[in-house]
Amino acid sequence: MTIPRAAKTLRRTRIQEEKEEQILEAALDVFSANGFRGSTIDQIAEVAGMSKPNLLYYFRTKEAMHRALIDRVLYTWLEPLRAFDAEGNPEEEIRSYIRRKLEMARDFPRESRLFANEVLQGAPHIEDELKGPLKELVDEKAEVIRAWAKSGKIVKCDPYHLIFSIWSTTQHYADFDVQVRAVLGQEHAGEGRFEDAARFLEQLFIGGLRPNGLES
Amino acid sequence: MTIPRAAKTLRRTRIQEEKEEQILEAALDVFSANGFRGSTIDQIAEVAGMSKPNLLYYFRTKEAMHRALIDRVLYTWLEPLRAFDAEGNPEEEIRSYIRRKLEMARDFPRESRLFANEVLQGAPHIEDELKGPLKELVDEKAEVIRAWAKSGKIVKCDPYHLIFSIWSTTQHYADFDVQVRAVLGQEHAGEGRFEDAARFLEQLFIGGLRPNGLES
DNA sequence: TGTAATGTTTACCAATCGGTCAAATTATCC
DNA sequence: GGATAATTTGACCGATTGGTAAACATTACA
Repeated sequence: MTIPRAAKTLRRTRIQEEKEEQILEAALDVFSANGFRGSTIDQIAEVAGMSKPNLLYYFRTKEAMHRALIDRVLYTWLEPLRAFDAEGNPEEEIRSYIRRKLEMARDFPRESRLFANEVLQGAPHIEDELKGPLKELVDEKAEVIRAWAKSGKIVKCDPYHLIFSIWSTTQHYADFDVQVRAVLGQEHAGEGRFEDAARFLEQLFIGGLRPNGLES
Repeated sequence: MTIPRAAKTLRRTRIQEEKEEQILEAALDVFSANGFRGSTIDQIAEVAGMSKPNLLYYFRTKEAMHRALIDRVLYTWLEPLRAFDAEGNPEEEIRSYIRRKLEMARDFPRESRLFANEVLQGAPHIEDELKGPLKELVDEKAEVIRAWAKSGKIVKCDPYHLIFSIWSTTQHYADFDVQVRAVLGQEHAGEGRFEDAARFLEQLFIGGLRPNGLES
């Protein structure tokens, strides 16, 4: 008797691994560029170089593909925040967090846009991840920042909004890439904008959070 | 002979004004929540409370509706940046620009998401606006900021990335609203997050841009 | 090498998509 | 009030959507 879906088998064959990899790679391309509703299985099939029913042999529905993609990407995406170290030097931790997030915006813009599309449209498929794992991780790191502020290592500030501001400024270069390029024009055509951004953001955050500023 | 499309008549009737208003209001709802490709004329028709052919009587295509909506909203959306005054006090100008942008994120989140969706998906419908009017406006204001930095009124920094960082941090509260809510949790359920954000961002930018900092 | 499980494809389905058409209804103005 | 223009709608169209059924091809393994 034929088992109808590969996903149901316990042991995964070599072909399964390869094809699922291929499909998710194509799905990342399409979903990140068009959002969930704006993407079609046919598009993904074409990018993946296989027939539509063949995709649906590995993932029963469009939703299942999207879900698998989110699951695969989310952990990696939160890695920089997870690396945030309570024991480290605050200034250096923030600086390297910004740098890491900017590198991810440069090297993995599709992943950034995948989440941006999802959140922008109300996060219908990742609500649980936001309220669960994400919130817990942010709560934990916010506590670290709060302790730094309390002990005077950085200026007193709302740790949540600090994290939001680092997220937004760095991911901006992935999510709003076409706008950034359009405004900067072709004179800044190269990848130098990421280095410029890194310089500016480090200056902004390090300067803005320095405890011994001129005003509280 | 019946003129096939209302848009072609020169004088606009009262009904035309009202209905086009109704339609664009509904279109803003739907496009901002689902993006262009993810939105359907039927959805917009339902929100607008009229039949689909009736929508298409006022706007010949889905694209035409989207275009009209963008045209109507774009000017207003850029108003805060336009108000940026070269003659004013730098610190106060930046502070009030942040405040205005945050107010817009709070009061007009749909407009923010409309553009975010569009830019995120490669700006297929507003490329010209980005490279034209937007770039020119930003170029002009960047020159103002550069002058401030040169005369020592604020720290030396890349004016374009400064503008990007204000855009991203403020619009974040509209575009990524569900994420912000999820992370802050229900204990911060009210609208207080906008005031908290304003406090944090003013502190960050004013502190980060102050010229007489401890290091260059 | 045979055979059972796995993988792939062609043909197809009902639902929905953007959009049209002609007929019906309503508003405007003399 | 009647003619004429403006507005509204139900029925419909071809294309595309997500997804299925079943025949066919390939692989793994005894």
